[in-house]
Amino acid sequence: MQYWLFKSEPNAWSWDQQVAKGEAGEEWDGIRNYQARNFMRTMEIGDRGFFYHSMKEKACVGIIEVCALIHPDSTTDDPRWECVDIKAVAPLKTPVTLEMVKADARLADMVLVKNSRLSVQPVTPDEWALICEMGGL
DNA sequence: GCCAACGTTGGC
DNA sequence: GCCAACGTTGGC
Repeated sequence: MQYWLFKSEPNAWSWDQQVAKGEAGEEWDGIRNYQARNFMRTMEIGDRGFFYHSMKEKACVGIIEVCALIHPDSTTDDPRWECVDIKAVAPLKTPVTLEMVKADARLADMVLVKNSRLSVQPVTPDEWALICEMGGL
């Protein structure tokens, strides 16, 4: 069981849209980055991740679960690009902002801080527990 | 809206 | 195989 962070610009795909998909979940499509794709290849059913809103909001807003293994990205014919499906599990009671993450020395090594451009990234169990706590879960 | 950081592309 | 040019992302 691994933990992840999925980043999305709310204008393109928001937490509310993800929640609206319910149990069926939705493809995490549109990833055009090898590093991000390679992480998705290692994901397993039941892995959990934070749903992060980039740009204006810059905060983790909810928790998702991987509900389909890596498969071709239906939004392109290019066989290089694949994706998993994720479904919303629960919102964070309090969104955990990038500011809060940066303010906590224990989270200074998060990929979110070190490589802000990576749209799918791993989260350590310690980071996971801390952010859940900060988020009121 | 700007710009730094990063990844990808393509010419050599 | 290197590296310059370019495009994109995302924080500020």
